[in-house]
Amino acid sequence: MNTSQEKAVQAILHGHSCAKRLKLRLDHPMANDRSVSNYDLAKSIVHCFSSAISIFSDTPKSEDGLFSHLSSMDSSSSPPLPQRSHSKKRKNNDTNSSENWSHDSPDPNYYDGFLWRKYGQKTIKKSKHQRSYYRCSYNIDHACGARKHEQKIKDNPPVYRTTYFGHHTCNINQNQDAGFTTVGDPIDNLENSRMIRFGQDLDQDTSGLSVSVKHEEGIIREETMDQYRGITGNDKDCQIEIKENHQSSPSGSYTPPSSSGSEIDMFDSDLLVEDLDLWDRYDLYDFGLR
DNA sequence: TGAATTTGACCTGC
DNA sequence: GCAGGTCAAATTCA
Repeated sequence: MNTSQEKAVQAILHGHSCAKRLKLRLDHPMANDRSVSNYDLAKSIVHCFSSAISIFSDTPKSEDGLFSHLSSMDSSSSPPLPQRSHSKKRKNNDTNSSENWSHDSPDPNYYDGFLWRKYGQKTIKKSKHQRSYYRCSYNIDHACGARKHEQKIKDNPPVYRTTYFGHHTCNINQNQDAGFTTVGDPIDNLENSRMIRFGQDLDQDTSGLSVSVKHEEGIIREETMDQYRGITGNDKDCQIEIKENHQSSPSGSYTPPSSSGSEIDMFDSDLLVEDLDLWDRYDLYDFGLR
């Protein structure tokens, strides 16, 4: 890897790989591959694209940061994030600590699934944009020490960097208004699988997807069949095509990108997502990652 | 009227 | 002493 653009391309390709894997998960909800949760895959997709945005915005992240959480994603032995003290004291190199996690988004109102209360705003000397300080809204009620900083780092296109500190101990389901529920801490998710629950009255689903999602997925698959029929006029070919796509990665097994191999090798050409409209539909799930 | 945000002051690390 | 992080009173909003 020599140039930042190549890094960006790698990030995009890896994001695409994760998106494909997520799609396979949705096509095969009963597959045995549960080494990585669907939420982690969705988060990886967002993170990869955020990394690419950062690079293209001339605000490169460290090479370690680009895929660091992806490499840890498959490891269930990662230690939990230590909780930050509530002291007013600034910790040495706090903002660069590996305990922190940052996310770049073109949307300043990026919804991460938690409720935050703004407690401060500062002009940062080396930046022309002010930095906003937030803490978890349940900071007092549940002694939750999670905090985040948000700062505009690029004007055109606008890019906002949100840096998270500490982790949530409130365990409050705050996503109900968004139509789904997350359990736990997004940051913890980098190391641990996470449950995603759509709707308020649904029981937990050990596959990580609820019945309603499966139902939607069925609709989408059916629509895909219809679209394919519209193009080929052949229902049988449609089924064969979809079946072949599934067989190309029968176990849904996932191979993280290696530094030595070509990223392009990771992709099965027949698995490329050609129907962008279909993926726009998947965006309806949102996952609370925007 | 209570909750959320703003903003100047204060505190601490470097 | 400076810069960044937090506090808390004042202000705004629903």
